Amino acid sequence: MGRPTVHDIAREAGVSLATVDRVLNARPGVREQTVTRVREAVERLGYVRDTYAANLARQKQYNFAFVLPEGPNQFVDTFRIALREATEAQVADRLTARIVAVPAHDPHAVVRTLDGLPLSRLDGVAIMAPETPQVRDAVARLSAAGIPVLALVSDLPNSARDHFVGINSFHAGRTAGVLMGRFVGRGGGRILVVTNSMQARDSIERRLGFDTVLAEEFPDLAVLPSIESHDDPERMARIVAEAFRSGPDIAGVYSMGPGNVALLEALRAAGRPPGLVVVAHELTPTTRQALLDREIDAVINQNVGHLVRSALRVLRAKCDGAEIFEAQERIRIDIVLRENLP
Amino acid sequence: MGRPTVHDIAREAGVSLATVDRVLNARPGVREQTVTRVREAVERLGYVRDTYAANLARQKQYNFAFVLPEGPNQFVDTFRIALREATEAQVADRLTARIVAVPAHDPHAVVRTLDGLPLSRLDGVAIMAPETPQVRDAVARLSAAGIPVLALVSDLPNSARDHFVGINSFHAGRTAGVLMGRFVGRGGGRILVVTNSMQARDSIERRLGFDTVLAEEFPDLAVLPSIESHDDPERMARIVAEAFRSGPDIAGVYSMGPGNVALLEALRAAGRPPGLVVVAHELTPTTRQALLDREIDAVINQNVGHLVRSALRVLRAKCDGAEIFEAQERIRIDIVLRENLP
DNA sequence: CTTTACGTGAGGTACGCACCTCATCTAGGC
DNA sequence: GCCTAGATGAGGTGCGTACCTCACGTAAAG
Repeated sequence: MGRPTVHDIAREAGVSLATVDRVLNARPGVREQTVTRVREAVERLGYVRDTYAANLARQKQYNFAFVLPEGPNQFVDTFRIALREATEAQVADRLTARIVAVPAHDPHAVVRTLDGLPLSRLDGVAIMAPETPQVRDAVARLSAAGIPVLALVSDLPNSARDHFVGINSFHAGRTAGVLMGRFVGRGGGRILVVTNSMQARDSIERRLGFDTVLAEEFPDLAVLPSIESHDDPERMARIVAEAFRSGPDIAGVYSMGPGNVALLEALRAAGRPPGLVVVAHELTPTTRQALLDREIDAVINQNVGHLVRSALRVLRAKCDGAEIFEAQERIRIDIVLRENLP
Repeated sequence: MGRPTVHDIAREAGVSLATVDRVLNARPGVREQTVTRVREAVERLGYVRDTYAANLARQKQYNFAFVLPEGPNQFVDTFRIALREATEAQVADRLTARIVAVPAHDPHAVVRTLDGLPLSRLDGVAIMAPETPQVRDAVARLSAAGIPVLALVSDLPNSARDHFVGINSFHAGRTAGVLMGRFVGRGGGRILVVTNSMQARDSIERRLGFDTVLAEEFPDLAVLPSIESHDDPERMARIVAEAFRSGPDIAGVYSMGPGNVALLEALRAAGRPPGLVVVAHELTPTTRQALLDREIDAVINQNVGHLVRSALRVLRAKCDGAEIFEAQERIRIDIVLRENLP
């Protein structure tokens, strides 16, 4: 005899199919005592709802929207590709995901986009954008409309988001710090920290984690103030060149944000000292090649495949009011070296 | 209008439902030309088989067996737990996985177990055991019976296994080597290598990768011959103590196999020199605690959750004759430090 | 010309569940 | 004891697919 079905539950509990259905789908009109009887029957027989049959009958379609930053960003690009792949693989599971590109640095544009989403044909939204008061309000409106909202990669801790999918930036910074410290080794020196912009919450938290570890465990390394490239390769080149001119004791470079193409160019131009340790974030075609060429020593990564699958699973669970297995949804902080490149 | 169904395909292609069904399920009795017409209609309408409906109608049950080593082994224990969790979560998807414990070091016992599997009620087997000629033959018999066979964690390269789920041991060894080299830093010294048994293919390959990297990039480190504990804590204690007595310049310990509890005990007993670098494999309760206590500096890990899910996905795909997305199934070599403990 | 094999159509059933309607039963308030 | 609301039963339909049977062609082989 195979798995128990609703019929078996009905027989076991001594009630009709309709009542079992009311209990299983939390519909009203059943006495507390009867509910208990059915629940016990479910327990006893080990009934598990057949998702195939349920989804078929329910005619459920999951329509999600992913709001992603537009513009040149290799990390976002790889994420977008992973998302497309994942959704193509899941058409069969009645899932669609629209990608909405938005100039993420323009809060008003983000808000316009969020407010312009077709609420009636939408079951969930994932947002990758910095948190601003305007964005916070727009998220609140979505949430009030009963649409699950997910913060992606960069958390929106003060917004009405239902969940955050991404890594803890502070710990990512700590991980970068410990690699930097141990790779540089004894001897000390100064550490250059570059990023796109220190406006981004991620950069601030990474920096904090990085500094904490170095202060605790590698006191003979001096971390320089963060320098911001603002997406400008020339600015990056100038800054890096200046830093190397200022003294011979630069032992490492920590790149907290995007813009590794520009950084690598700048390092080449400035004449990279031997033994310099470079730690960066996010595995992209550029950082991958740089690992192979030994221009970058370690990359702190969050696996885009995991991000995508976790985001889809969580959105789905939120739609179904189902539980979320936190353990499975925790995105790990990957350390990628030349030797364990995937 | 929603997704196209088989009915839409039939209308579009100008054939009956039965013919569409024959084409979609690769049943005989359809002219080449008609097949093409149907295929084109599928293309044109973008038809995708609804897995919910299909699985419901097919009444498919996936019954898998996992043959795992018995005996005290924290890695296998965590794997077992992960497998139970995963299968519990997938009862709804008509999947069951039996765990069969077997004394893995006894080839005859493994063979008896494999030959004793109930072929008629079995859709796939995953095996975690060393390859021997006897095992190879038993795998061949399973495969001949039309049952997909998976090698788990430790590959069976010369057997008729359909797939391998696990990490590349050579690269895992290289990764351990590069961490050891960089963490020890300038100054050199000797590296102690311990394992349970050098009979296991994994140990041999890890050692090979480890040695390669050290020879290439850290020539001032001398790697000692592998010492085998054979599951005996006292032997481990004796060996470690001897090694430390033999000279003061032991800079690191590389633990290639299980038995980290014994190793840590032995290190404590032998009086661990400050600055000693310890690299081990597999994240277990023991190694996790040791990372927190700074008794281990780095752990090379293969995520058991991934192993389990990948194994189930691959077995399923093999059953359905479906394609396997290699990219998703590649298990990564995780580097776990104190700072990025999951 | 008949036989045979094959291609195709028509139609049905089953899968397990969600969701709906309508009838019936029960208890409690008046 | 009657009325009403709420609890429950009985039964049906549809979801999209798999798989089955039977009948009816048509064309090639004999």
